[in-house]
Amino acid sequence: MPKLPEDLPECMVFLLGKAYQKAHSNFKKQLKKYGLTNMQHLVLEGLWYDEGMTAAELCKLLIIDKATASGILERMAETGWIMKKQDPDDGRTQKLYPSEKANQLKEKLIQERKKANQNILKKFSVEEQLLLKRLLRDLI
Amino acid sequence: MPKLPEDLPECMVFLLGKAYQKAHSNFKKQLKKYGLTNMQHLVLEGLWYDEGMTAAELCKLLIIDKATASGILERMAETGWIMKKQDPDDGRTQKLYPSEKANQLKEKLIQERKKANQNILKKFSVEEQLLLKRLLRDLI
DNA sequence: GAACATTCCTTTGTATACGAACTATTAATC
DNA sequence: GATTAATAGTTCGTATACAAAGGAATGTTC
Repeated sequence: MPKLPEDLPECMVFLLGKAYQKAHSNFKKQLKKYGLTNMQHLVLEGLWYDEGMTAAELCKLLIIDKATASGILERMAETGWIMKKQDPDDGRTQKLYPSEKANQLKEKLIQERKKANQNILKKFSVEEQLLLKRLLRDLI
Repeated sequence: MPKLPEDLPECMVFLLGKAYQKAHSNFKKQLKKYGLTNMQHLVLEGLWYDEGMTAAELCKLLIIDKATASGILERMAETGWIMKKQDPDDGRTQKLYPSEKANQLKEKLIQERKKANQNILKKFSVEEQLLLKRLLRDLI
């Protein structure tokens, strides 16, 4: 970390932002070979957890804005990572499914996420790892 | 925090991203009345720390991409928060200065940042606060 | 069952983010 | 001192983010 104003590291928004920025950047590099972005990877993990979710449900689960999701889901449908299917019971809703292409890479992609996790956490003791996760969770 | 796949909270990128997202969102609301974005506020804090920095130095200090900074600094110059002055010694470089308008709000804006900090940290004990800051710092 | 409210999703506009390519300028090297 | 390398910023393309407004479908209420 570069030299910072003594006060700035006391800025939690900054600390959280930069910690996220670095983690995001590393995971992004890992995912590049699949042609997936971080958010797109997260969407797949969401759909593997509960196939057939609507966009609204996915937004709630992953805490993303519906307007943001709209674009992400459109790109993922275009590039063949997910499928949108009209819900016969509700004309407003589309149910979301991971594609075959996505399912075939499922194990690999989940492994990538676990690897990213380890890379981030390996510098900490097990106690610190648990603590960090708990503290972050309490912030959400 | 909504119910999540058991595994997802084990995803540090997600945890960091959402913790940042929430902190960012709250600070954004605080800053709205000033017509400043979070990044623009951070730039001002940087310039108050070291007036006359170049964009490259600011990027290093705040860990932002030069392409990102280019747009931010342009908007801040347009809206009168900073001034860009040609460096007589180096034709490539522009030195950056906070404007009068910015300086007049300096104390208030720093107070807003401290308030945001407290809002984020108040749920933790002092020991937890210090620990969280240390752990985040180690991630950067 | 018509008027109103709510929900789902999209669209628009603005602001980050960042890789990549580009220009202009300065530095380094021989 | 001309060639090459490195640096400072900008521009372009793509991908989040999110507020606000809009359109379509469903629910509610009387």
